Amino acid sequence: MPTRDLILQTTLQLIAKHGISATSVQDIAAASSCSKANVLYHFSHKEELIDEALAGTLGATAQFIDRFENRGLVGVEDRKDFTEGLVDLLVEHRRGIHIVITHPYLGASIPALATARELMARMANIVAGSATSELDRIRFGIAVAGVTYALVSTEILELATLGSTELKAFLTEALQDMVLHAAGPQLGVS
Amino acid sequence: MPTRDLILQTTLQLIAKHGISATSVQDIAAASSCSKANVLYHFSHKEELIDEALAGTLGATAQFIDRFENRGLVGVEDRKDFTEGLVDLLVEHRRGIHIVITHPYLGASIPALATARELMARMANIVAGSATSELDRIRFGIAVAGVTYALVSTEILELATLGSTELKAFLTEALQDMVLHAAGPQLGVS
DNA sequence: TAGGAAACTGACCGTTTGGTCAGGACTAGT
DNA sequence: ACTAGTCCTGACCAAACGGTCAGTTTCCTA
Repeated sequence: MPTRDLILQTTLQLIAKHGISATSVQDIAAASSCSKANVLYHFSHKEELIDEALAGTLGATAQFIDRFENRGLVGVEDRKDFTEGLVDLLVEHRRGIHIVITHPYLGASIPALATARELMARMANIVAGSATSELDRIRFGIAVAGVTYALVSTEILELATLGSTELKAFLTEALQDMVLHAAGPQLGVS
Repeated sequence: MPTRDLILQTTLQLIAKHGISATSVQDIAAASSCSKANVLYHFSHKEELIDEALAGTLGATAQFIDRFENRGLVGVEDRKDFTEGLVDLLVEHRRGIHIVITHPYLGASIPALATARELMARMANIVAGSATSELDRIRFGIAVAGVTYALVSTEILELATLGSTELKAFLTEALQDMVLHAAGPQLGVS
């Protein structure tokens, strides 16, 4: 693997574990088996490094949101697609998602985190706009936040006993139950 | 307010916002309108300061867990008590809970976070032990994690439009729906 | 009102931080 | 063999970090 890619991957891993400010450029260099100066040769600043490390996650998230922003979540099918896609996204990009979620306040210095915050707002709008009552909104939000956090914490706390595909299937099912339940009886789920 | 208490409160607030390693003793001192040396007069080390700042949250959490550890969550009443108590706990101690949740890896240097991790494991056991299937466990876990994260993120992201009591009522209702739903039809909820 | 404890501060220390820089290796084209 | 460009490093820098310490202020009590 090219050094540059190795550094990016290492960055994602370390920062997901310890947080941004607890992870020094020196730490990343050591874990990548190269010098600190080399890290700062490939990425001129720490912020830029983090920015690029999160680019994949943000791109995939934006793409996911785009798919539902105009379409909305009006029917059962939409919601099924949404939950399935969301779990896919979370499983695929759990490290990046975790970083974004646990650093809501660094948007000023790290552009990727500012972008992430906008994305989260758009996602919240999709979720909120589809619910019929305040309680439904909250229920829907809890389900989405819950699956996000549950997945992320099993990753971080190494609690996962299930394989990735198994976990994905379980999460999708659980989330769909909740979301469809939250959608209320008019969507035809007991 | 005594300087000592002011420092503790300020610490909780700043660290909940920016994270532990992103918050310097100098930051805390400035926000408390005193000198850095004074902070380190009252609390000999940064770790000790954080430890004491989290003491209240940990105590309340331990008390909550004790109540349900032997008793379990066997019936509808138990689960209602549990969700109600949990929401109370989360609303009361959201800052502390948020700190604990977002710093899973600092247990080695900060005893309070090691304790917190044990508490989380015990809580997970209570939740897991009460479910009848793997899917139920996950559903239950998502609901608990979801309400935790939802509450915490509205605090941190300042998204809360509802008052504290209103929010608490909504969360309790939503969580109970999910948890009772997760408990399966044998507990008598549609 | 004298005195001792508690509260508090500025100056300082060693270490670590993100970042710079001059220069050494390695490769590829001529 | 020369050269140009990429990759990479050790040495270095100013700033910020957690923490120490000698000394001053504040406050309560005898």
